[in-house]
Amino acid sequence: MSTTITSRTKASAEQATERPAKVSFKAQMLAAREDAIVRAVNRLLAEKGFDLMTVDEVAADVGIAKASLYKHFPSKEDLAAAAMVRVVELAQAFLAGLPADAEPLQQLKAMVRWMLNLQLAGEMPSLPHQNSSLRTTLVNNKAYLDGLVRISDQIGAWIERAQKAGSLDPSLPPIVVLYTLYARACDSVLEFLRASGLYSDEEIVELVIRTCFDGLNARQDR
Amino acid sequence: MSTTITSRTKASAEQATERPAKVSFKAQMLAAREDAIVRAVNRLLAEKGFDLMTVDEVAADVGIAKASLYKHFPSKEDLAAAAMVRVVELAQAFLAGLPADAEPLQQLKAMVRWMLNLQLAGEMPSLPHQNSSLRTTLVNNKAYLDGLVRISDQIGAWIERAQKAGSLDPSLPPIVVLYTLYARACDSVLEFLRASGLYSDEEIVELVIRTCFDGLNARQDR
DNA sequence: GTCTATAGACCGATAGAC
DNA sequence: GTCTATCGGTCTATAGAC
Repeated sequence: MSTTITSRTKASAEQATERPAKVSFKAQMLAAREDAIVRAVNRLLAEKGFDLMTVDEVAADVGIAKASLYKHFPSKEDLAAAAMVRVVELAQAFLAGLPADAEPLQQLKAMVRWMLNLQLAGEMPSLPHQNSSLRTTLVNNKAYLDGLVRISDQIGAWIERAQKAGSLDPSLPPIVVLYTLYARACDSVLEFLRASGLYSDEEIVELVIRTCFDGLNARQDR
Repeated sequence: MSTTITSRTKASAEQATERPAKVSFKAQMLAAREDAIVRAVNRLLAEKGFDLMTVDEVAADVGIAKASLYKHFPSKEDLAAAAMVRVVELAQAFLAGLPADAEPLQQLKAMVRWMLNLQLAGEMPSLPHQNSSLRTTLVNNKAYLDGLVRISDQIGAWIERAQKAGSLDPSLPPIVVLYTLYARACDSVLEFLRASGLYSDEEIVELVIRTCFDGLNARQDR
């Protein structure tokens, strides 16, 4: 009891300078731990997928108690959703950092290259497409949906500009192009090629970009 | 004892006509049930994936007791492996049925079309790439590996012929082409496009084939 | 009587939740 | 640290075909 009062008094005495710094510090600590959790979840999701990732693992990886995890996130699904929100935010930041005056086709290739590198770095979370509880959690996550819409709008604009500029096939529906690009985020050809041991990561990325945009057919216009 | 002798005598008497028919019938029943099991596993693997598929579900789907399942297959992993063997055999049968004198590029497109249709029909099993016990079970399955090698040899021969004929980009390593085609078997763009509700299954297949072989870029040679 | 398949209880381990 | 649910896998007793 007495120690509580003492410390509170001390805090009051330093209120003018340290109190705001203290709550900020406290919030920083909270945010830092939350960030550490989300990073661990992100890595584990990329490494073993949602089903094989256990909450105990996450807690052990972060170095906190499992109970502390549930103070931040109410369920395993919300953990995964937080990781997805982070990825979407990273993607937004990457897109915003691209030179605005570049060719739209180059913007698109840069975006795909970023996704492929993320996957090769083991930081692309892989979620099962069929888990319904996870789906509802994601659909109800406004931050995730909003970010996804913003990204899609940006990429969609580039696609239409590239088609008008004649660098992307204009007869392909933009939504097909968009989904084809998105699908590169979980393209299994990356792990196939890496498992073959024949190519470096950089070569793999360039090969996939090439097959994605140029296709497999021989081209007379090259 | 006496009844045993009696029945054996009776069986011996009918050996010429009924004994072979009897064991054949019994074997047929066994094979038919095994086939029903593998089909159910195949469908469930495609529908929910390995992790979310439960053995009880399989038994219920087939309409037999779980214990009877374990009379046929010693583990859940072996169930999945049996489904993969079936798919590989189906693929071999499909490849063997293709006209041998067709253009190699058309053979390849037919193969991809077959994989895409299998996926859209909900009959392409999806296994987690990370489950180690499943991997070892598959690697130790001779029927699976042999079938996969035979398929790869066949497709690889077509790829090289198509490259020599100038219908496939000869500067792409054949293994890259092979893996790019294989990866279409679990291309998430199919479910994306289907979820959009904008296209029929036939249109989706043709769109994916087109983006796969022609790429996204505009082409001057069309 | 013997063999086989079935139904369903049951066990141990594990994971999510609190 | 505990509770509960689930799942892979096993076991036993019963029924029926031959």
